Amino acid sequence: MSPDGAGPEAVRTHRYRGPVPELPEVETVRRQLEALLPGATVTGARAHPSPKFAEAPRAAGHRIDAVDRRGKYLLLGLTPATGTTAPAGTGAERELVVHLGMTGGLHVDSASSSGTGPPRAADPYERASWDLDDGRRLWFRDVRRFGRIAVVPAGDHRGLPTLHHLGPEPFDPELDAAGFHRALQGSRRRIKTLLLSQRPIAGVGNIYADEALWRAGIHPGARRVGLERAGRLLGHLREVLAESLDHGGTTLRDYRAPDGAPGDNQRRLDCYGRGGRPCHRCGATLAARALDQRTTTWCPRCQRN
DNA sequence: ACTGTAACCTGCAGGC
DNA sequence: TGCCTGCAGGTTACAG
Repeated sequence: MSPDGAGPEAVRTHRYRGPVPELPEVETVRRQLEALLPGATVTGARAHPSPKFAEAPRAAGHRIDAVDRRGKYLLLGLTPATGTTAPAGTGAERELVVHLGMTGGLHVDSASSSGTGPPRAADPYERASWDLDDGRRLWFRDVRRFGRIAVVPAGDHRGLPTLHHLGPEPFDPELDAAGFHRALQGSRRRIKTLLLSQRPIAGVGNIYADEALWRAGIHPGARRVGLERAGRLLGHLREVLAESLDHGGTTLRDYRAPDGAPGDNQRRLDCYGRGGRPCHRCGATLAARALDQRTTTWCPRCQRN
């Protein structure tokens, strides 16, 4: 660990550990699942006993009608599948909420893969699975168990505080500099910490927070940001998220090819993980330090407090 | 109501 | 070689 974060001896090499799902990755998953799941009915389910996953079986007996996303949360719309007599819109709809956490992933096994070939060894990191009426299986794998599964009445997110108080989607056309500035002004916390809270804007994680603050020239520890700088930050947040989304298709492994190439996970980053290395803009040595217990990288020259 | 802190969890890297 | 320690991350519970 570096004593002062300055000087060449403070170099910390960034070790890539695999895709941490942030908004672009979650949106990519959503698009893939949207092509696979709607219309399928959940006939059975099981889950790891941890309360983080134990609600998964409550999706059984429901048809998946939609695959939506809010921030980093996947929202699968469910309708009771018991008989066709129930009129639509009776209010019994549920929602399967999935947060991928750090290491979570959703997978769809094709019907054919379950019938032929040798039986697959049980995956020790499987946390929940749902049988579909067409023979396929949807399952959730999460090594570190930072993910979360909930089945709630549609739209009732009281049990998930962050989702309940989630800020606007980054690309919501109604979100503008003035509104973003107002949201930032409502808190005295550090701007970086505030972004990670998901309240001013949804879907921003550690990587994109550092990148956008670097581009905007805003110190991550700032507790006040003016209107103009807030507008610039919003623009840069949209930029980094959109750029990542453009590469999202190559970020994820193909579900159906478990042995497939991991794909190109390289992401061009100017700031995150580059502590001790020269700033791409001014050449100063980037600082890396824990800010509110979250690793934060910034340029002490470009990003003044 | 708000703010800050610890906990959750496990593979991996680095030090000795 | 192998054990031990610390780190990474988003969210939540809890204390002040």
